[in-house]
Amino acid sequence: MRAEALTWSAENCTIGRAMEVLGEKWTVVVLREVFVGIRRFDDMRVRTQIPRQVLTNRLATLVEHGLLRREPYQEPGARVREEYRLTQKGLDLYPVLVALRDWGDRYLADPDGPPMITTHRDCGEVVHVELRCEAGHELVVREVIPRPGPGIRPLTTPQDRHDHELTVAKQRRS
Amino acid sequence: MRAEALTWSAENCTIGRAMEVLGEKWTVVVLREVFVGIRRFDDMRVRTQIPRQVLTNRLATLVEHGLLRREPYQEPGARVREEYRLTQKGLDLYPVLVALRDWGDRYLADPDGPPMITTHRDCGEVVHVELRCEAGHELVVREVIPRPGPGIRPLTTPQDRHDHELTVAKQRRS
DNA sequence: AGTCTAAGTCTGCTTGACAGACTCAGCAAG
DNA sequence: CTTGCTGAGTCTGTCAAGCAGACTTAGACT
Repeated sequence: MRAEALTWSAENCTIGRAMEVLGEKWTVVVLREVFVGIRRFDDMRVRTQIPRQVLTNRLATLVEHGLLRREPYQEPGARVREEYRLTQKGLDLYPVLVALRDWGDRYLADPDGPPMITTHRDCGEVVHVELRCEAGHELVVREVIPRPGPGIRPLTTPQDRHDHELTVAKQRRS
Repeated sequence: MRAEALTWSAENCTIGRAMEVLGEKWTVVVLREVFVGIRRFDDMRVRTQIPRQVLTNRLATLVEHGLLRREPYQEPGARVREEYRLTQKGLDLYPVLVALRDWGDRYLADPDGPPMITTHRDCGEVVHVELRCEAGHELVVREVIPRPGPGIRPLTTPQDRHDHELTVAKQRRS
């Protein structure tokens, strides 16, 4: 495994790319808020204590990346304002949030338990994420093996190219 | 939904807590590396281009939070060094990584596809995460309803308490 | 004309990311 | 037995990001 993994590049890994979108502080917390139905700036700000400036930035980049969209709304007797709603791309992140919550509930919850649970609308049972293969087998980490996908690339980083030059120069000298 | 969500506190939400552990830049990328079998400082550094200082910090806090542990190893003809391995707590994050990869593969992959896929050891089929309730029904976001859990708390933030004081003072004046 | 409110900007301070140079421990070749 | 090599760091200085607190703005209402 070690030798193999060292031969391909991590630069086009989709986890890395996903984290470029989601990896800034507070981004996932903002999404959680929208998923529980909080759509307005001040509601989020009061509940999460995120600094205004940061919340402004996060909402803007989430809109920019197409996870949220701004939608006008009007409370009676107030002017038109914008609220934030999930796009399909945003909605499709739900399994990530549930996976995070499953893990958090197991390792980080208070003794009295988690503040929220999610249930199936139709049967009322608690909802989790599961690892499953396309043949329908449920499985655990140990049963998963990583394989190169169609987009695999050889490992060449700037560092590599630099090292390579050094090696070549050294061989030329000797 | 809106009115309801505004009455309880997000302060003990386990997603928020999980993001305190995972939400710093590069943390999840480091975990991905360990999951694909990269266990050593310089291997990670070369593959990911994370600055040394930052990588040192991330590894240290991951060890501190109990997701990784340091394990001594010795290459023949070299001194003893430490490598980083997943603990159970770390391994249990796998569904989060797979959920991120599923989403990233759908929305962020290059045209030639993702560089890695995961397959089931026993049947060879591709592995994904699924939302499922404990009765075994597979489901989508729209079929999930959030409910208060045992650890639910009323919404009282510093801001609230401040606002409350103001309101009380105002009523007293009038 | 003055007040209220949601959703911001603006300012200044502190923390974190980052690049590039330096360190350190032990093995090994000369 | 000094010199060099290697993996895994530490040190230093710069620049971006997070943050708190005050200010701004557009429209509705009194």
